[in-house]
Amino acid sequence: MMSVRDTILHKSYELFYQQGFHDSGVELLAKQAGTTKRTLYAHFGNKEGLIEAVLDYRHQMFMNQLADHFNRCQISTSAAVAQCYLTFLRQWTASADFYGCMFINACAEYSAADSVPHQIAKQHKGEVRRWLLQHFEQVGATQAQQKADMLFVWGEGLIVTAQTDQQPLMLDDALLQAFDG
Amino acid sequence: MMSVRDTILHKSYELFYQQGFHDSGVELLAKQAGTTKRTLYAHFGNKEGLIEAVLDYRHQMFMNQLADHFNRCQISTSAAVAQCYLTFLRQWTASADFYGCMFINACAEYSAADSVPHQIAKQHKGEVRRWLLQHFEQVGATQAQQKADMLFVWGEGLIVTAQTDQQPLMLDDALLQAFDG
DNA sequence: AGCTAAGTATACCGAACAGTATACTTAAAT
DNA sequence: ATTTAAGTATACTGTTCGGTATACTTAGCT
Repeated sequence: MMSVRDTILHKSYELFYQQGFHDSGVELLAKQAGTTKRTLYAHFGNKEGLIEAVLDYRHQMFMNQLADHFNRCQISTSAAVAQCYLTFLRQWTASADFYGCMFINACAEYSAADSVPHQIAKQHKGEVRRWLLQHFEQVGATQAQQKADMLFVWGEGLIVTAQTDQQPLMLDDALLQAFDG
Repeated sequence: MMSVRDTILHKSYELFYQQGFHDSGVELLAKQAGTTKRTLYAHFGNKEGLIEAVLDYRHQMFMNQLADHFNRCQISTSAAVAQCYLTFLRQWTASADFYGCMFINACAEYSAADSVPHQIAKQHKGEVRRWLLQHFEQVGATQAQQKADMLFVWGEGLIVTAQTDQQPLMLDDALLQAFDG
């Protein structure tokens, strides 16, 4: 059984992800979680605190899913690292409830670089990039940093393109050549 | 001298771009343009109409800037097409008043695929992609479609990464190899 | 001069917003 | 059995929102 706090967190995540942060009112957030504003404010202080908690929650979820996916892949070459990340992104971006990357969306709504959502988004992207770097290093790739950065930027492009165009791009093979060797 | 309508359009563009759509109130939009809500509504009907007009305005601006930049480049190979587009993006994303791509941001705030802002964004991205395709074809590139799509996705990644990370990535040379031949 | 069109200034409307206050319920802990 | 903590239900506050109404000004046209 989920705690009330976790229910609020999860349902708020869903609503924020689908409707954006500004467009999701606290009243609705509480109702979707089957509780009231009173309880929501008791747990998260204010809307900003809730947003912060939701972004942290999403970050944990994302990194766990990423780790699960990598555990299911046999990875011994740098091309396999790229391949694995791309299949992960493909599955995600092709799912029915895909509305882009929540952290990119957060940066769009909170453009000030020193705002909390923007900061958390930056941290998240940093961790993903570090994750890729570590896996390239683990297979003894040459120029691991450059490969990680390239794969990361390419992935960001895929995510955003999937969000705006809603049609999957079949370019992985063309890109994967860049990761041979 | 700018017409009142164009002033509203331009100032609204600036505000929407910096603060997002939901967070920019009509009262403030009018004030920034040095006019009143009455006049704003006379020209654009409602806020949605203004947003639509601003996105069209931004699209025109962007395509003009892109055309200007390409006119200043000597382009005879597919690598030169990629090079030219990347320098264009680099200049833009490195500018002080860069807050990501307005159309990507619009999709983040209006996730419903059938919403007007989302539709306009999709159209815009389609035109950019077509623009790249045409220029690859113009230099007689092999697999022009694939090259255009790759360059486009890469560009989207650069834009988003610049928005979230605020530090320029120097990966162009590594990518440009993919456009030789 | 007199009319029209466009813009200004300001007050207003109802709804929705973030956040708070009060009173009631429940279930576990001692 | 009583206390305490956590959650529910609902009403409320003050502000801001998108959008409208009224009255006034200005400039161009004939």
